[in-house]
Amino acid sequence: MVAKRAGVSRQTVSNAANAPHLLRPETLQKVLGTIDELGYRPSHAARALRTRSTRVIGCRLLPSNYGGTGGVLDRLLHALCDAARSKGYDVLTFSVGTDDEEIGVFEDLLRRGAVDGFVLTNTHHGDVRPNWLLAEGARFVAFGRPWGRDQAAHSWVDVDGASGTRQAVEHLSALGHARVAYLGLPEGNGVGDDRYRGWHDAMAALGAPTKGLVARAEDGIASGRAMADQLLALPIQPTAFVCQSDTMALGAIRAIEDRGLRPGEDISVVGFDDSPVASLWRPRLSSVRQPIEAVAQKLVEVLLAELSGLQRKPSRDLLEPWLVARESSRRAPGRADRVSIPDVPVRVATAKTRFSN
Amino acid sequence: MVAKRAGVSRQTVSNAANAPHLLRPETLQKVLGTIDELGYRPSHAARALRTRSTRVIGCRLLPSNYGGTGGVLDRLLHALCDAARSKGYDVLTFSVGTDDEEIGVFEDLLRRGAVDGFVLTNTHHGDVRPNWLLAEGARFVAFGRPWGRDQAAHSWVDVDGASGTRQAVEHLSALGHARVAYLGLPEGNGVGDDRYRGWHDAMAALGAPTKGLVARAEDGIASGRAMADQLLALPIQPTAFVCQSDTMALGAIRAIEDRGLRPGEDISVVGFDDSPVASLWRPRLSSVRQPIEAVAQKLVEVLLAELSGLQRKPSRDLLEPWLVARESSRRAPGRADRVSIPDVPVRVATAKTRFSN
DNA sequence: TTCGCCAATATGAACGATCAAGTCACCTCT
DNA sequence: AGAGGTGACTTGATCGTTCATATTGGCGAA
Repeated sequence: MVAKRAGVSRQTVSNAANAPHLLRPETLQKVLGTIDELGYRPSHAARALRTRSTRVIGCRLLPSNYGGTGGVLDRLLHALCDAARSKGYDVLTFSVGTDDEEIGVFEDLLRRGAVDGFVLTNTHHGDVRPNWLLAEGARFVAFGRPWGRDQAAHSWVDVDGASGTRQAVEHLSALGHARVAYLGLPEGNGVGDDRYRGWHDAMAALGAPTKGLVARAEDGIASGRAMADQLLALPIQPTAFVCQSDTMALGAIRAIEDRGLRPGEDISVVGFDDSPVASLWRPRLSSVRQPIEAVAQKLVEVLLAELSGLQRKPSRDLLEPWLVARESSRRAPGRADRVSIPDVPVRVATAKTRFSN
Repeated sequence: MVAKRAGVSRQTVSNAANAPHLLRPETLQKVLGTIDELGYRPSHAARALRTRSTRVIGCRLLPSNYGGTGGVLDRLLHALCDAARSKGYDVLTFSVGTDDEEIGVFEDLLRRGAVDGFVLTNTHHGDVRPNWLLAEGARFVAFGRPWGRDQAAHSWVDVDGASGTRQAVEHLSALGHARVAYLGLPEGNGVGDDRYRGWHDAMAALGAPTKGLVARAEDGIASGRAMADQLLALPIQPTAFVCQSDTMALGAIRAIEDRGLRPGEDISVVGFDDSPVASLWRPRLSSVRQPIEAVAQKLVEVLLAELSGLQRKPSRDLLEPWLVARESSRRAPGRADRVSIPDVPVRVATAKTRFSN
């Protein structure tokens, strides 16, 4: 340890970095001086060996366009790296095909002591990963609620999807739309059910009909197109679509065009996740945007709390998404005079709602 | 070290893992048996401390839609993680805004001994990072040639962009297109000039005119649209566009539509990078796809060779991209009878060309 | 028999940090 | 004056490996 050239002991140098209050101000100055004079940084390996903590967080890398999430997880990874580094942590990534393989990597990384904890993404019904991690006593936070299980079993951070679709309905309603249809995933998917619920409750709250205005099927442009086409074939067409993904929304736009109608002008469409295509498509797609940067910060914050051991109970955080309004959602044609609901301003700031703790 | 319960010494266990040939087959069996009976994995930290090698590779995370690369770097990161893990390495990511910040992170990670080497992405003219790394004696490989400097200064792996645009021209020519225009970045960008050269040389080789068929400006849909519009205003319109990015290609499609023409049918368009939108757009966009998985494998291979110290000279590898033909590029209208060039089959396999070493 | 050599395994030291306990001077209280 | 406490450091041990070097036993050749 070269920094001992400051004329003090190893431990004093160590303290200068980790517990400055133990040093006399003048010694502290002297030590800190020689530290950055020599460009010294404590060895990651040695510190990890001694303290049994690596200051590294593991995170699975999911395919970019995974499940129609449209780059949400990419943004998350970026934000996660930033948030982690600002707290002195690094992020180690790995790419696996299945949850079981992911558990294999968890085991490897934990046994070798290569990471302190994990950020879990893409939680879903029947997810085996939380069970495994809990059984191993590993530290982790999930991005996504523990769908279909005890919400208090472990810490998680999630975005309120129901609020997102609710905002979309309110936005459309304010634009004079009464028949707002919903395109989503089939029942049984946590995220899908959540978003569906938001649409349904918002419609009910407005006293608007919901019956016959729902189509649910797998994600994808083709799927969205087929679902929208089916609803557009109804005697009384919907005047707007709220979709659970941007891909479905793009499909809806196609279906609208197929019938010679103008998306945005004749029939409005709102997507979800604000993927890169949303602002590239014509008409530019209105979409619900998740506060990913805030999610990442929260994830790191919660994980560090878990790692510190001070955290007793698992924490739960639900963050608010917001609507980005573009040309695909506009005033309902011929309805300008029949608006009965006062305009609801579209929220543009990142509002947070905090649960528990 | 619990595995000593096999009744042998630490070192023997160590050898079982690192130098099995030193052990008598029966001892090896016994040791390996207890190793996985106890689920033992060598401590990352201790090994790193002793051997001064962490088996971790650092890699900067670039924004998903960085510079119109349309997800290429995301694919690279995935492939990199896979390739690294298959060799017993892990990937540590960080997200920074500028090259200088990146150097800051390099310094931090190297000084702390948190990584063995780096993969450099997005190399460009006047890039200061290679200089810094070389001066520090750090190990690294670049994805991208050292534009505008000595190509032998350090190891790199790149994709032959000129070959990509050449393939695009040959493809269009085979479809009967004679006036194939080019939309690209302004002169001075390495990648841009490379792709331009491919178009230019291929056109020249076919004896086709190039003059007045070029527009070069910044990347983006709007930019591509404006450039294409300008060329479409010529007395004799081009019948096809080869673009240096998918975003520019989408712009070209817009410009074609603006004039009431049908992209793909009246005028063909080929993009570059095969970004996710390419197959989502209507018409689906033909695009040149980079062999990113092969690039990642090569990067890891080369970096490990550098790390092993056996590598004497920097290595240079140029890989071949291939064209993915879709509906945006079709037979030139009214030219079916005037095809003078024999059909060139579109390559669909990942061919590699190897330079040096 | 004796020596040397090799193969197989064991032992001590080191990597660079932190923890826990120790030293030492100085100060306060009785 | 002595006991006790406290602030500001220092010292020895330790984390779990691998390196370098030792030890051991067996075997072949002189």
